Amino acid sequence: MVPVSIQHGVKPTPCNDPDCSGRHEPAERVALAMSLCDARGAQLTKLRRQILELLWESGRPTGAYELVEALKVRDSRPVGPPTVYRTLEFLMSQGFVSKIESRNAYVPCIHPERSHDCLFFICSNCGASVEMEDPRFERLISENAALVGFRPARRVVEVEGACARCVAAGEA
Amino acid sequence: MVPVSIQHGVKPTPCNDPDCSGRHEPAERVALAMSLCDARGAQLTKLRRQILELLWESGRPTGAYELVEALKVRDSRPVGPPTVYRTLEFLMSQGFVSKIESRNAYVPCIHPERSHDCLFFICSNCGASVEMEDPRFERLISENAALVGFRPARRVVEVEGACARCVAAGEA
DNA sequence: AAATAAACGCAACATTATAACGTTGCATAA
DNA sequence: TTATGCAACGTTATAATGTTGCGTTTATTT
Repeated sequence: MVPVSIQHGVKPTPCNDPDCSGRHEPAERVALAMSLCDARGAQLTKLRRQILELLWESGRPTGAYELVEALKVRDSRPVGPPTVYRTLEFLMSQGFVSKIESRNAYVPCIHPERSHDCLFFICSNCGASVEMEDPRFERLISENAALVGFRPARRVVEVEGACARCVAAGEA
Repeated sequence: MVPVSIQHGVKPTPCNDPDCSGRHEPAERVALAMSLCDARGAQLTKLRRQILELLWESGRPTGAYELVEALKVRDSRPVGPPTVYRTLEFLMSQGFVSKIESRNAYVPCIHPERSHDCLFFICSNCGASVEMEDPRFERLISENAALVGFRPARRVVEVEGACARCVAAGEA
C-alpha cells in the first residue's frame, strides 16, 4: 500500500490514495462528517460544524483560543474555552480532528471514515502541516511494543522540519 | 540492528543493546552527562545536575512544576519556573533529556552520546515510560517525507497504551 | 406533553510556559 | 585593583493552554 497525503496550508489537494477520488474541499469534508454522524447516531450541531469548517479553512494547525477568537468574528457569537475544548473533544472522538501534540493545536482529518492515527509533517517555517497514512508505522510500533510487552492504544507521530514550499522559496 | 529499550518507572534495567553494558543507574548516567559536558565545553552546574538526577530518580515523565516542588523539598532551594525551563532546555540541547509532548513532561535519555530522536511508550495507567531506539523509523519517515518534498528535522514518536506490568497486574 | 438525556454557556480556576528585567560569580584585560 | 564581558541564575509578572462545576437550553424519547 502506498502512503497517502494531503497538505494543509495550501488549498485543497488531491490525495494520492488510488482508492480516493475526493478533492478534499472543506465543504465536501464537512458533508462527509455530517453523513458519518448521521450513520453513527451522533449530532453534528451548528457549533461543531462551524468549528470543523474553521479548521478546514484555517489551513494549518489551529489553537483552541484561535478558534474562540474566530467564532467571535465569524458569528459574533461569544463562545468560551470550555465550549471549544468540548467541541474539539467530540470532533476528535469521531475522528474528524487530530491534535498536534507538539504544537497544542488541532487539524481536521482527511479520512475520518477509516484511520485515526496518522503521521504529520509540520513546517517550522510556515506552520503548515501534511497528514499522511502509512500502515508500516503500525507494524513497526507493534514490533517494538512486543519486545517490552507493551500494548499500544494510541500513537503520536509528528515530524518538524521544512515543507517543500519553504525549501523551494529558500526560507528554510 | 535490534531495537533498544529501557523502562523508566521500574528500577535500573539493563538495555538490550549488545553494545551497551551499562546498568543505567542514575549516578552512572549523571556521571556520563558530566563527562560529555566536559568534552563539549558545556557546564553541568549544580542546578542542572540536580534536575537531571531528579528526572532519573522520578521514574516517570515529570512536569516542570513537579521539579520546582521537588527542588524546594530536596534542597530547601526555591527555584522559579523560568529557571527550571531554562535548565530543561539546556538538558534537552545536550541530549540528556527529552520532552514527552503528549504529556507536557520530561524524561532523562539513556544514551545521550548517540541518538536523540527516540520512540516512547507511555503507560496510560501508571505513567511509566519506555524509551526505545529503532533506526527503521528514521528510514520510514524519510521515505514518506520524500513523497511530499518535506525535509525532516526533529521527530516525535509517542505511543500511549498499557505497559507490561499493568497488563500483568490486570490494571489495564 | 412530560421525562430524560445531550449539548451549551459561564465563572472561576488550574496548569504549563515565557517575557522582561535584575543579580551573581567568574574570567580576562586594562 | 579595577573595569568589562559573559553565562548562569533569580524575581516578578503575565501569557497561553486546559479544566471543573453547575445551571440553562435544546434535542430525543416515551
